[in-house]
Amino acid sequence: MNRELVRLYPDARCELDFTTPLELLVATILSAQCTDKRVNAVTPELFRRYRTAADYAGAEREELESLIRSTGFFRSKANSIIGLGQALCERHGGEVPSNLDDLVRLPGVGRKTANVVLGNAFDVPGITVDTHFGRLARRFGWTEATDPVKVEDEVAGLFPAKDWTMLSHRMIWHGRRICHARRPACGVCALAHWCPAYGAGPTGEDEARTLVRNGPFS
DNA sequence: ATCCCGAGGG
DNA sequence: CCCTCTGGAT
Repeated sequence: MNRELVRLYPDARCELDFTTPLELLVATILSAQCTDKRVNAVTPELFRRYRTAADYAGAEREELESLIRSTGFFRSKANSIIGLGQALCERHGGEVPSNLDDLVRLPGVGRKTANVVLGNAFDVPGITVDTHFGRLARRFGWTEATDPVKVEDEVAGLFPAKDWTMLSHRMIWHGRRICHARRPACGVCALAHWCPAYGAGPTGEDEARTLVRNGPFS
């Protein structure tokens, strides 16, 4: 199955623009409920003004908010980013830590964000279970769990660690483009012939029930 | 109107 | 577990 996804999306990758772990961390925080394209529209100016963790720690709130405003949730994101800068300076000498435990303790950094940074800035294999990954993993029959950590653990047992990061990208691409939450485009899905959720009865999951109710096409 | 690659807080 | 934070695309 991974083979099918590789064939489908050979060049899947992180679509956020960044050059350093700190930039990726900030971009990923900004990407919540926001397209990567919009994040990439604000980060050039943002990264020009704020280059180090100390820069974020000492940021003037109003200015930071205005720079990131169009990514949505700008007040809470600005809060997170300032707190992030402070925490990085206080606990990690201004550097971005490269392990999950330290990353997750940072303000505004949940497990999903932490895994994105590990996989894309540090080449540490990580399964990024966001809303897409979880939904597709359940439709594919890889897990029945809804808890992202359980999904992560169960899927980790199915694939070698070297594949985790790219698998995450491909799952997320497919989820965004084809295997939507509400009306999955099964009619144009190259995986439909293989997919347990295609044309199958209820699987006990909301999205699958919606699929069955609406029919696999359109 | 409704949805979207989350995280924190009550 | 549910709520909130927010803007932009469709």
